[in-house]
Amino acid sequence: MADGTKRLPRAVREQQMLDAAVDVFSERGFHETSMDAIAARAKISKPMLYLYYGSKDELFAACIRREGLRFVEALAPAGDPSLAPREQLRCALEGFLGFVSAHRKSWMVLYRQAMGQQAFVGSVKSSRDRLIELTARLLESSTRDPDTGQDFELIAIALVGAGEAVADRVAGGEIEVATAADLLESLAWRGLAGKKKSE
Amino acid sequence: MADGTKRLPRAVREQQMLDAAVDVFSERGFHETSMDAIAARAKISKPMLYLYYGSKDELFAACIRREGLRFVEALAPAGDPSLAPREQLRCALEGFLGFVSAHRKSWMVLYRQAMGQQAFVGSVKSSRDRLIELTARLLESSTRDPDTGQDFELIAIALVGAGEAVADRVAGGEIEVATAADLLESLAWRGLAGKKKSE
DNA sequence: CCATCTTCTTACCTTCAAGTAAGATTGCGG
DNA sequence: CCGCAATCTTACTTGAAGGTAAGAAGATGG
Repeated sequence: MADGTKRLPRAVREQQMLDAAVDVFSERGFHETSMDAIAARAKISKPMLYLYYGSKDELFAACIRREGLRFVEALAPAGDPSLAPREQLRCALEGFLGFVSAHRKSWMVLYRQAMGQQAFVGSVKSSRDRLIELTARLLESSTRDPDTGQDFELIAIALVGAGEAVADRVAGGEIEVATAADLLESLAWRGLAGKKKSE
Repeated sequence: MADGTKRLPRAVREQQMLDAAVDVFSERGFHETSMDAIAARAKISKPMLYLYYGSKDELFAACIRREGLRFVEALAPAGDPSLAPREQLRCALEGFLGFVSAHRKSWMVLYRQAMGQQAFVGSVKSSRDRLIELTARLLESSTRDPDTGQDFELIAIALVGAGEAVADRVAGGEIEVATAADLLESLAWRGLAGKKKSE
């Protein structure tokens, strides 16, 4: 090791490796990132990466797992069933955007990089589908009038898409979390106000 | 040439090559696509690709240029200045979604694949920024009350994000063009109805 | 102090795809 | 018919990056 750093127990090194991997993946993308580059960033030698993670794909998958876990942890508060739907949404929005703001790299790797990888795009999409489903239910449960055949699924798709776009700007530091949350919140409630069909 | 096809003038071959390239890029992504694969698809040999386009990056760029041109052509009708803002939006939405529906591959390559490529993400983003700017102006010009300090830029970001998400579903054949256009249209006008600040 | 387990490295192999050198084939103007 | 320019191919070089073999060196327990 060129560095002065001493030998470290496996668990610790593994986290360092993931830190480095997330770093480089988020900066340069999956394909443009070589294992050598990650090893260099983590200040270790390449065979260590293979010893602990087996392959580049598995290393990337491990990144996704760790960051994904942190992500859902940030959303946990919104699951509180004692909250009204409207508060749940607000809570989820703040958790989501807060996380993205605090962990730009995680967001980049989890969503933007993973979406570009044939092998991972499926799992990202299915996570997103779950999110859309949840959103649709939330919208449905908070509109009481037995109204004009709303297609909540469709609205949820648009809303989640809007959320992702706004999240990118939040991650880029162009928009504040609170501002973004306000916008998405009002857009969600606004989108519910009865849509005319095939006008 | 394994095929019975004869020698063809350069201009024609170039289009065949682009067709093949867009095909394969849209199916497998930029990095997973080899020049050999494109050559095979176009039923020519690899050196022809290099002779006419120089490099893989330039070939991809040529795809982006051609498809991008077709894309803006599809949007041209919306530019008619005799149309009211509301009609302009409707027209743009139908042009956009209609194009995506009719040219799934173009959409995939232009947006989703290009976004994953370090070298092209910049130009995609700047195109999108222009679109956002146009949308913001459109929204601004169609709300007459000198109202509560709307941030049209912000709303436009969310709306365009929603549009992209919906476009993906349209490209996937999950949603009809008309349905999608209705949704986005109503969402746009709905989003304008005065937003409270920082509640 | 010796055995041994874990951590860690240098130096290598292998594959795959980008890119190229050199020349064959075809058809057209004169 | 002949030269020549455009079209097109086979066969190659090269480099980068994923992955591995073999073993050095430091800790720990007996």
